[in-house]
Amino acid sequence: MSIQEIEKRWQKRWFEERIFEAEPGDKEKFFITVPYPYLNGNLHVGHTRTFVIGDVLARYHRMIGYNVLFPMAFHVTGTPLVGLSELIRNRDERTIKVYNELHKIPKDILFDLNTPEKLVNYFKGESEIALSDMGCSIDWRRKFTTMDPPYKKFIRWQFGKLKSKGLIARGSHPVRWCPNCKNPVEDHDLLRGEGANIIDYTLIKFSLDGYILPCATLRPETVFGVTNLWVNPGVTYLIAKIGEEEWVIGERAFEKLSHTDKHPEKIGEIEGRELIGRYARNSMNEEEVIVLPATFVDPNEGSGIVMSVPAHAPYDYLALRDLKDGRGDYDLPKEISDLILKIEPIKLIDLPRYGNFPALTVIDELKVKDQMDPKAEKATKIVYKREFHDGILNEVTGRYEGYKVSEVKEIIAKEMLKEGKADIFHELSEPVTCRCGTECVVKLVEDQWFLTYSKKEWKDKVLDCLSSMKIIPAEYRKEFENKVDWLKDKACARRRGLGTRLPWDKDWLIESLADSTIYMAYYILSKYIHEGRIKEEELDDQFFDYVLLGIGEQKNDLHKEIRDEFEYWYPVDLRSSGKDLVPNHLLFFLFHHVAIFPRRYWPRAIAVNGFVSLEGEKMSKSKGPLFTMREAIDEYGADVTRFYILGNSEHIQDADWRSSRVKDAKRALERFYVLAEDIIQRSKGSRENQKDLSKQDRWILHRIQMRIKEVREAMENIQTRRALQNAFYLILNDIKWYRKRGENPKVLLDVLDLWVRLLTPFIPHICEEIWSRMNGGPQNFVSLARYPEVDEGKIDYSIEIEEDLLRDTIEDIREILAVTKIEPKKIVIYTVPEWKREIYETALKLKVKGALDMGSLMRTVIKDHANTRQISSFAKKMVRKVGLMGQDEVKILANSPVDEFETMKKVEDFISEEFGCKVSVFDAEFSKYDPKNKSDAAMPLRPAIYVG
RNA sequence: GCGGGGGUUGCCGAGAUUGGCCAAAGGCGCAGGACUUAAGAUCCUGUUUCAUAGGAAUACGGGGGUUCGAAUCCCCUCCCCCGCACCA
Repeated sequence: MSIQEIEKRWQKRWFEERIFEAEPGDKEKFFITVPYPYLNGNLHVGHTRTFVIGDVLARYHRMIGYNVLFPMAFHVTGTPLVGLSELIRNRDERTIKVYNELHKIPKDILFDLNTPEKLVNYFKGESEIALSDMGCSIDWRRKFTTMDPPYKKFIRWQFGKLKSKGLIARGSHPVRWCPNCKNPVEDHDLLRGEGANIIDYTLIKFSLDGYILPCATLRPETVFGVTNLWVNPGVTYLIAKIGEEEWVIGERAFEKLSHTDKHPEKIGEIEGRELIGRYARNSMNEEEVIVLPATFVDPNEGSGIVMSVPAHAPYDYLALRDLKDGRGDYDLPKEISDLILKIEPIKLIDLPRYGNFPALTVIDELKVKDQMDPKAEKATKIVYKREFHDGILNEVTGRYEGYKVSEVKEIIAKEMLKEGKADIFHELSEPVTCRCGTECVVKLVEDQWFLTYSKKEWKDKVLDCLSSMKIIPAEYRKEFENKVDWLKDKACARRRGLGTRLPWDKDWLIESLADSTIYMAYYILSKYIHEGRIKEEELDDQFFDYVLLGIGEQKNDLHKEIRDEFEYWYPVDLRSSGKDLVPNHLLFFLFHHVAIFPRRYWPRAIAVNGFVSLEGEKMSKSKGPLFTMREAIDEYGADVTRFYILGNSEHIQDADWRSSRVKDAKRALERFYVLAEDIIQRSKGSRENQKDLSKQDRWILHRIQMRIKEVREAMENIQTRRALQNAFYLILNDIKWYRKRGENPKVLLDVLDLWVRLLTPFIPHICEEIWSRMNGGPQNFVSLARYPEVDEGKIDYSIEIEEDLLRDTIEDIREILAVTKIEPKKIVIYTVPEWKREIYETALKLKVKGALDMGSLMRTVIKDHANTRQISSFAKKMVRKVGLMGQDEVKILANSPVDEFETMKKVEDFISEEFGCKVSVFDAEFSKYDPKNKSDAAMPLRPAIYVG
């Protein structure tokens, strides 16, 4: 029978026996969820990681005695599915190729997936099958999609709640926008400019003869040092009516502003050169500054007009110097030229070690020639950075004197904004081109609905929640806290896509991340809906209020039952997720929980895991490479896939799917299966009585206890790799050694019994198969068996130390043989003499008490010995040796006395076999044969060795 | 730029919170051996260098420091990965 057939068989039995369908009960509950997948493709091995981690945790908790709820649903809201169905309908070549070749959808089926609904249906089916085939112990009665009508009612209720709590507000916000497509653009919609940010410039208004000359700047604080304005004399500027004001701006700036709430109206034109020589008023200090020509002014950037701060801006300094030097063909009247010569930079920022005018200092350092020199750009960056971090405003800035630039910059901008002296101008940090080829702009979306995540009270509540939560791995706690701090208000409504309409404004659809924040609660309701016990019509706000919040009166017994079930399962005990969801979904998950639910229903823990790459390459749903869950199962089997992914990496590290390694994993599991079968067969034929435990028997039982301890500890920390290392490889190695030393088939069967249960959460199918063979048929499921617990009675460190003594001695002999290249004819082993043993043990006991030193050791030891010299020399060594040991080790050694001679005497034959020669063991004190006086070298746990 | 995570012996990857059980777990690869007609699988052994007695030297991105002792602590430095939003 193939692996896949075995797996199928057990999946079928699990399903038929409904063993993963969770109902409230007396047992303590454990509610674990992982994010539902977004259905715009087939599940791949990347998803597998998150799901399988979830499943392993679900199975583990089930086996340690919890009543576990592990549900699953599907996310479909938003624009991607709509877009995808359109592309398929239009037979878009690339899309067809991607979905046929990467997602492995047969073309005849694919061509038919031409509506979002059909896509949802298809992927929903495929995903459920894939997850079941992966052995996930999901309660499928609770599945749903986010476009199911009852779910939409739940979402509407949630948003009603948020609104009534004042957490939703209306406002406007800037987005990257394609004027041609008339849509916000996302990174994957772009030809270039993926990394572009929206930068908020301060637009400072200078007034000139009734016009406003706005200057865009990132350095509003330098407004106090303005000596003049720059315009490009060769450019035609527009005059735009904005509100009551008339602005002079570049053509491109006009267009940019037209996408904002400024709604500019063109009322005229003016040539740049007409502005030259005229005076504009700086409203911050009421100074009049002259307008001058400069060629570096780019009419496409900012407003097309630049304020000049030569002391702190290299371009300005250079342009001014160029003018003074008479460079540039501007034809300026003499009186203006004379004025220019009189313009002196105004220093407003003190910057140590950068002289009077930092701009000049850096210009000289970099040897920038003039305003057209490319190095001017670099100089600008240097000055900006240095002044931002270390600059302090001086008396020129009036009441801002003494503040650091970094701390006062925002404040100045805000104040100017408030006083109407400035505006905000959004600009992209780099050029952005849409896929359609159009240059993108920043659009201010108006009348948008926002979730007001920036509210301090809301954030505080989240931080409060976070502080009582378990975050795994612990390093991520800081990341979460930072992200809470960083989160701003978030637009929560969209025009396009699948989704739920805002209850109070039907023009808007609820954004698809916002509809996926507290859906874990819905799993409890969805069972009743799925079973047809409750109808969609019943799902009104009163219903949700009652079952989810306990508000109002119960309408009937069923509602009470649902409420009880909710109270039983909630809160979520663990949400396990990929690390990509930390700054969005997981954050919103917390925000919405604290907003909607009382404290006792706040989530208890979040675990974060890394991704899966493919042969070292990042996977991509849309570009490849991609390896689907289906393919993994068909090619390697579910257990192999699980085993590989869980064992490949820990926590937030990324796992790498390498087919050669996966094949190794497959071999390892086959080995396990064969070994288990062998153990079962042998135990049947064995007449050995299991009561007489040999040393080796006790050793393997002891070792298993150690492994159980490790595995349980690892699982508590969600360290699947560590758990598997112990539960699989290390136990395997122990068993190998045990068999080599002489096995008791009955004991081995007991070990197997523990071993199989230990591995069940990870590789459930193969374990069920072995389990059923051990128990003479499938009467019970190992999936429901008790997870092994540490049996303190079987822990015996002495045995372990004895076995290590043997192993270490063998190793030493090997080393000697390797160095001397002797073909051994005989090996003699001299175990430590009593008197050394005594000193050693005394040293251990003293160390436990924390009183180990030469004096105390000698005092304790010396009284009944004659040869003080020999004793003190050895005692000195022991003080050193034991002194360096850790407290844990010392305690174990002190409490686990070992009779070395007895121990070694018993393994004479074993060692003899190992080296193919005669082996004798003597007590060093009473050795009858010692040709090279080796016995003197015998030390505690390190016998002397003679090889001849 | 800001924030987070990393750089370990051929590769993957433990170890780092609590400095010494660390030449550094485990796996893979490679080499030798056993088994076998052979191959594969399996099992055993080895896998930095030097060493005719279980030892020593050199090693954990680079440099410096603390310490009797550092992969682990501190400082400086180089390099890599991820996120920075209205998108799932």
